[in-house]
Amino acid sequence: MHALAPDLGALHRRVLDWYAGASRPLPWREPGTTPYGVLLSEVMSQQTPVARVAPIWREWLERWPTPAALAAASPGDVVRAWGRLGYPRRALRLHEAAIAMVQRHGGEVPSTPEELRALPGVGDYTASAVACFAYDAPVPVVDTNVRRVLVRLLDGEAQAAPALTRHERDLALAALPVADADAVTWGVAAMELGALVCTARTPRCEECPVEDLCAWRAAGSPPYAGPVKRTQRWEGTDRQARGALMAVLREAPGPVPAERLALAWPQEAQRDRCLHSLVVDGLVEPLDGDRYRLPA
DNA sequence: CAATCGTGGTG
DNA sequence: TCACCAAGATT
Repeated sequence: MHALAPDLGALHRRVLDWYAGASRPLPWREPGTTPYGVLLSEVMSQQTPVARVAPIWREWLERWPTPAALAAASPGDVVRAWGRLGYPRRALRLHEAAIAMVQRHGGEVPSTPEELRALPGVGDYTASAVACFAYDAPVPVVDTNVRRVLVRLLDGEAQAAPALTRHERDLALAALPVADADAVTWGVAAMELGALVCTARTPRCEECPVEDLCAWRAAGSPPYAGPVKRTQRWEGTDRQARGALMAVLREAPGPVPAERLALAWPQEAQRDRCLHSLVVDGLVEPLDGDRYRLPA
């Protein structure tokens, strides 16, 4: 697994102590946050920086304070409230998850990783994060930050693999503190260390509470040697086109004529293809008279 | 497994 | 400036 057997106890203690003093005051970390609030924050934070999430998270909780309230909203209102967080299918899935929670869980957010994992838009990471953060389950929480931290600290690698590997999963399980109370905080603490100190580019090793225990530092901070992940291009892609179309539909109070969408994305073939895929996704509703709107 | 799916900030 | 990146999930 790893060549050295570091003093995990010391590592845990120092990272947990560091977290106690250095963690950001994110709104969903405030006492009194419901499991539903935690779930919202996790889904919104999938691939979106937390700084942009915070204001939308507050608005959503105020407007739809419970799964039942969210379930009763129209998908279009939900997508519009999602605003510019990106990947709007997440908003739709959150809405579907709310309906599922009403139907299957009495309007409550389920507490086990298995039940959570069965909700739309909830994968392995989000399921364990909600179980851990909202219900104090001592389970490994493995996001991109944690993977990077563990791989540097224990493997001496500069970066994690392009996608979660079996090895990294094993590493996370092996690195979980034995005491439940520590294990529950370990997830956020390791995530926070990755977000603030052990960052992807230009890590702040001078500020790291476990620099002297880090295998990557001990090896002289060697550069990443593994496979490089493809950088996705953006200009002219369907994603850009869909984004442009969705922006128009979000900002319009009602149905939008096709000519208006043509202004937002002039290339006809691509526009039609993207409009179709948005309809298939349930993000757009076609109407009579060649008009479109967010789903009612 | 690899491609797809938004958006905006930043080194 | 612009490639890279940010609490992933789904197919």
